[in-house]
Amino acid sequence: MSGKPAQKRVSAGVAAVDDRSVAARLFAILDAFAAPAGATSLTLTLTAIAQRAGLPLSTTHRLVAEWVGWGGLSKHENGQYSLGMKLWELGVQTPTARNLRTIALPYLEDLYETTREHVHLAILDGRDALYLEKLSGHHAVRLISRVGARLPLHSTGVGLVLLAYAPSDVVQQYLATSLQRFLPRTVTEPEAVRKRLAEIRLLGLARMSEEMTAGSSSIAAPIRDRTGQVVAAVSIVTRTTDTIDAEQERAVRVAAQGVSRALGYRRAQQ
Amino acid sequence: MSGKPAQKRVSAGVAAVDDRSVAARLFAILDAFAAPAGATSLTLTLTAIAQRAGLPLSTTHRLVAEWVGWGGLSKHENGQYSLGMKLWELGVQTPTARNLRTIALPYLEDLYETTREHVHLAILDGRDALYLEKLSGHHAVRLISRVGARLPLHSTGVGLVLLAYAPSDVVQQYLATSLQRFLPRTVTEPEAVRKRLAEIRLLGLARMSEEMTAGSSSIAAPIRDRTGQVVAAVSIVTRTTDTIDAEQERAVRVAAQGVSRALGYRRAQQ
DNA sequence: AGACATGCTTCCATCCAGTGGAAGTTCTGG
DNA sequence: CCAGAACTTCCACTGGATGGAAGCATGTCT
Repeated sequence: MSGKPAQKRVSAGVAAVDDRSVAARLFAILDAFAAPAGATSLTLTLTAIAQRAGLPLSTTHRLVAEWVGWGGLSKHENGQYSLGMKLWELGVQTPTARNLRTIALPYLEDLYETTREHVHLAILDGRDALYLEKLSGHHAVRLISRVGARLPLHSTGVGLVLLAYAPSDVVQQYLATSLQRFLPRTVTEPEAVRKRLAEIRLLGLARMSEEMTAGSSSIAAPIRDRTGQVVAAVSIVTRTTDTIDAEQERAVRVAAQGVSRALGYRRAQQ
Repeated sequence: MSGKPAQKRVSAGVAAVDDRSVAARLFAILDAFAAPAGATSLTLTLTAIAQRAGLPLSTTHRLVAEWVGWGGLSKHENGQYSLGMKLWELGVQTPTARNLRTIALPYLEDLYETTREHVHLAILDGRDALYLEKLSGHHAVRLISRVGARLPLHSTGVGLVLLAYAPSDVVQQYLATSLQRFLPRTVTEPEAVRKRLAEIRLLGLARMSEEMTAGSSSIAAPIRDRTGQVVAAVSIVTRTTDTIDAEQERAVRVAAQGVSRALGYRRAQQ
């Protein structure tokens, strides 16, 4: 998630001592496996883990053995390591992910059936849109999104929706840093983004076109919980066309409302 | 996954000392969150974690703080803890789960659309069927299965298929222990199970009826990889009827074959 | 309100578990 | 067959982890 801040404390200007607790070292080892971008999941050799985690080989060896013993990592025949099934098992039990997914999935399936397009479900996590679920058919457009991916808020449909309904200090902070331009049409100018957010709030829907991936557009809508707060966003990603497809927009709205209702939301107005 | 083997070493017959390494203690804390059965995901207080992990409160406090700092656990307003988003993020990157799921999902969706029944995808892990994916509509039968669940091999459709194609020593070991009877129709007698496994291998399909959950039946088929080995199983779970639905069986077969082909399997015979 | 109980957080002297350099072992490939 | 890289094991040293105890913060009973 970050560079390599291998915390070293230089004592008396001679040797550099590693400050990290045992726990931090164990975590650093897992972090070594965090897939960088839209990349395929990693398998690493012991040495590679040691380098990425900034740990001596022997220490790595011992700690990796602990992970393997527990099931957090698994060792393959060829001597490479990868994330283990135990992590998956615990991971899917994470309440936010599990509850939202379980409730939303039937509606996402409906949306997929009626539109035959990529369907995304994402939440706001830190400064990113975190993709909880993704459904796609056999022949859909190639996308960088995948379950577990983190994508920017200003260049994705779900991201903009999440930002539109986020607390103002989050918006403030997000727009304070310079936003990356992925394609010519990516909107990166803070004031322009703010204007868009207002439109999205007004319309209850976001339309994006050619801002992250060439040739694809998206339509996204907010999901609210019992308290009316926006907790997630659904979207479909389609091949770009010049016309606005009212039918698709309706389908996305229906899906978002369905999930919201299932979460206990009873619309106040609108 | 197990009881509570809080490894204590009694030295000189006086105090009991905890043998576990720091890593083992950290893992014990996460294991405290492993959902017991088909239960809803847990949130625990510090004290509860300490008890379940068999650790002193102050130690638990410190180690839990480490987990929270990393994101493996998260602390709620009410002071309760639950599994954190980071675990989910890493968990979904686990190669087996990720690759299989990505490839299989479109076919599972097709299967769901044609049958409108619960669709399951499971792999063999240890002595259990581990459920990787589950699709269900709005009004499907209530089931205990869920993503990440572990269910017995002898009483579920996917389980029986996985067992049918498992190495003989796995079958041997599995049948060596006494099999739990969930309902009157659950087959628990080793020789009867063996006979069933042979039938499944012959037919390339398993039919189960009222053996795990009252009122529900299932049809399951094997998924093979490039090497021809069975690596997973798909199933649909339906309300029990007296007639064999050839259409449904065909749909399950088609789905299983579709995934197998996508995994690189080119059928040798059959 | 007061008192008791329960649960969480902080502190710190003790000591043993974790550390990592180095030596030994296995694997690779020229 | 040997060099070199990658992995595994060993073990003396030491500083980080430990956990009992005391201090806080809530909740709830009379």
